[in-house]
Amino acid sequence: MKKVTINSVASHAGVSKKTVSRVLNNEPNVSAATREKVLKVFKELDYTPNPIARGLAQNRSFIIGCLYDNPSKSYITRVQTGALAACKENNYNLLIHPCELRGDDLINDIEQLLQTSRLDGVVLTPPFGDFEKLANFLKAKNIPYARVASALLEDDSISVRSNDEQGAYEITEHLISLGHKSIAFIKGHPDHSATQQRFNGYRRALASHGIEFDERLVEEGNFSYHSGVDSARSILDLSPRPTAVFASNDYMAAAVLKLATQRQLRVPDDISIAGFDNAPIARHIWPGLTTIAQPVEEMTKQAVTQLISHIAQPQEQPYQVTLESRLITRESTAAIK
Amino acid sequence: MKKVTINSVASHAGVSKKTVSRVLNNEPNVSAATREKVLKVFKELDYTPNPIARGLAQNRSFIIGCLYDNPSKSYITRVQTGALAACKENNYNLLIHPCELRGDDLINDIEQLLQTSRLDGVVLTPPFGDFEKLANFLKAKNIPYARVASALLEDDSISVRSNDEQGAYEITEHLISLGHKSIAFIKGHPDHSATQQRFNGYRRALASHGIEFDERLVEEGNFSYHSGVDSARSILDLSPRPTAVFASNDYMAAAVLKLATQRQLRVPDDISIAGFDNAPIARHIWPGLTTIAQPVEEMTKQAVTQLISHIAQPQEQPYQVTLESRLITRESTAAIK
DNA sequence: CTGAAAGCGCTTACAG
DNA sequence: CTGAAAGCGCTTACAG
Repeated sequence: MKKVTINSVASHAGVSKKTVSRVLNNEPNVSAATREKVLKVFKELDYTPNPIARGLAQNRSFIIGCLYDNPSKSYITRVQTGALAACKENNYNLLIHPCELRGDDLINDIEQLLQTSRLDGVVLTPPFGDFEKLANFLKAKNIPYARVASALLEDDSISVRSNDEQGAYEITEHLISLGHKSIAFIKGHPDHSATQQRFNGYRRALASHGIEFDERLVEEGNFSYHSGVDSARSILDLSPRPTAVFASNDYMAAAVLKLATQRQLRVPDDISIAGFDNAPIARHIWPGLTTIAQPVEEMTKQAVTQLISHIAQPQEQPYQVTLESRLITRESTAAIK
Repeated sequence: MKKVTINSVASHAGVSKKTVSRVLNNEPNVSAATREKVLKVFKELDYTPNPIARGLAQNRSFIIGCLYDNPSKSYITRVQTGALAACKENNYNLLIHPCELRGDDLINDIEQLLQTSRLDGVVLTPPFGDFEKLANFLKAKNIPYARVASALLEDDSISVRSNDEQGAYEITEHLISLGHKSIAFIKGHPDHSATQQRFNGYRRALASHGIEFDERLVEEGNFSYHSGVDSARSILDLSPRPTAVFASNDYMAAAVLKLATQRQLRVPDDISIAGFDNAPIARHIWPGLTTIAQPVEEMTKQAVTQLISHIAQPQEQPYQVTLESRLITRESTAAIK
């Protein structure tokens, strides 16, 4: 089977390949008759343009790369969903690339990535948005990028985030309003800026309600279910036992719930549990988890949409967006007895 | 900043670009001295070859596309993990493309995909591996593909699967061995070949243990958590209530567990629940789900590895693989009282 | 061991 | 409205 190229089409239609190219790209300055003729040959020959040739001539690939290093699978899924939605609207495709923030290999790894596949832009999902070394590398390579859910920055890069500090404040306040004063806290992964922000929100809520901060109630997690199990063990072993636990994400909260249930504690009667993110698991378990709904898909979609339009028009000024999160109360939290 | 290309390197090093190309590709027939010199210029100029130009000349993109249409997010995650592992080993990248099996748009959608990004091959994850129309389309377009977890086929395509029928047989037999005779079954999505196979395994186990098949115990699900809730409602409303439920995947089993718990039923004392897949949720809830561990990552990895080697050497004969699954018993199933 | 020429399949810039 | 020429940055096939 002979490959059909722009040249075959041109000779079959009896026009120049530039004219074929015009039809292909819906450019003006082609007579209706010529356009018809070329379109007909497209069908006859079952012609589709070669994206690589196009890419070489235009120096574009129409591919966005998505970088992640995240222990929460559902978070990754949500990020992908948002990125894919933006790509689809703009006829872009999404290439996914998990990699490790820690270790000296990251920059080499990304260099290798850019060497195998030309990417028109890159979306940096947590924790990469906070890793300046990577941003600088991309800047040097002249690869546009957008940050999702990173800390607020003073620079002029594309960034879409939500207010983690405020969300954590609200959910802590929710627990306080239910009468809880002894509220344990499980931190997230130290490389993620959200970790510090959620912790800050927790502390601010305690402070503004006159509850003294107690370091013994704070456990170091890393957003994984497994780390939640370890933290839960320490917390449930405390004496006196806290009356509520606020975990920095839903996976860790689910781990607390499982361990508490295994230990015959009734949730929320004996202990209230709250999470963060509104991951699917928050509503797949019983009791459902009170949590903060973060618009992860929407954040990523907006970031990638802006990234793509920036690729097309680099002169436009990038802007940063902060989206709202909101409290969702389910059955895992209740008034203290 | 001037772009640095193979030509800049060639002139700086005082050699032809063909020689630069030889060094780039580790080809023989370059004197050590010349090689050194060129390598040095690579560093000086911070040169990296343009993957698109390379792709055009070689007619390759080093990108594999992953097609999916699956209600189970964790299944998608596992598929991606396996595909990424294979890609990484072979310096390939992975492009993800969710799309809808139903509807007339699928072929157009894929055509559009191939038109924007050249793909060296495509991995078809459930339910696409069973959709002949798509396979034929790809064959016509000359795009190599590999099937994951599809039905056993007589053709000579690349396919890696596991034995769903046998897995379902074993887990049903496990329930029977615990004394259960009234075992409800929740089917998966009708477009997935696994759905029929798991149902067959369930029926074969009943038959071989002399338990009469009862249609009223069978519910139609679609692998989503939500469909599991609906099916659970019907099943738990039955009178007499079955003593065990076998759901075709863990999401639906988790839904049964949640509803049962909400209704104050004790699992497994009042009712045993079994799932399929060994998804993360199976161990994130209490009681943990008895299930069949399917090597989804490994299946996909093997499929993509074979796909990539087939791309490099199309003359080699593809082969089909069936991997073992295994029963994992947790706390959600117990002997009947 | 090395290189000049042609080609991959498009688009850009220019001319008419 | 249309086209001839040059170019994108590599590799392939050939010659020496």
